[in-house]
Amino acid sequence: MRIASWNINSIKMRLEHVRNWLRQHQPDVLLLQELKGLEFPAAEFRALGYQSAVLPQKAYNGVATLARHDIKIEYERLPGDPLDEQARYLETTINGLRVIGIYAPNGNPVESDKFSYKLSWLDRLQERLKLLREDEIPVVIGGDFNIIPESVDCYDPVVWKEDALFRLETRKKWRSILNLGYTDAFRIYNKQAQQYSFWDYQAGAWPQNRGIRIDHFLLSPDVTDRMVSCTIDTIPRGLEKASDHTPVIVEIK
DNA sequence: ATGGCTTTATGCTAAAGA
Repeated sequence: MRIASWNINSIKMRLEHVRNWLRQHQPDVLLLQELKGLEFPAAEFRALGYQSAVLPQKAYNGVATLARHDIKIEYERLPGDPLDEQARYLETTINGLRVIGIYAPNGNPVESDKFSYKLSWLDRLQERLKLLREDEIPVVIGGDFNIIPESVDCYDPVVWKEDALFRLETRKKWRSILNLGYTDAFRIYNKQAQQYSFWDYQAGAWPQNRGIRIDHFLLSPDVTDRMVSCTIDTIPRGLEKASDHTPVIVEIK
């Protein structure tokens, strides 16, 4: 089973990119983040053999799950705050696997309430993932975590030191989630530096490979044992009118 | 990056992203 995740920074602007990528890679599941609008081209994906579960929001955020198999929706919001209406969390069951797509808050600037929202959102995520571990549910959670886990995951740790994506508080939340028993799929085999999933549009970040690794897959222990590979496809970042993120793909047997 | 792109919107400038 091949599961991919891609922050596409507007589905409206990137529909052709996504369609071409689906045709080329034929994943069983594709998690999308930053739809950035209420409209979603479900019919176009249906024509390629994919069903859709969509959690849209006007202008910002928005996540969707595409799958060749039936999708059972479990949660359309991250539990723990009934007042949180941002479209960032979609928990489904697909082919016997709990598949969760997320778009975690950015959190900048750190002096603002956006950073406290990010930290409390990650607290709620940890609570949810803890429950799923206690129930021994096989979990694949993927998406834009907006977390740079380690220094090796960014081009210049000094530049990122005080950023919401790399602040110690943020990385502590990441560690706490891993300590529940989840594994960073990409780092099981690949320990290389300069392995990124995002490059800023500005200042020639892409041609200079000044990127950060913030799009991740976490696997519960049983699913970790079933993992075959986890790779980042950097090709789409070099296309015309590219998203600033590129797809991550995990293969599970 | 003290913001050099890109996108969305009770739109023609502001807000958000990371």
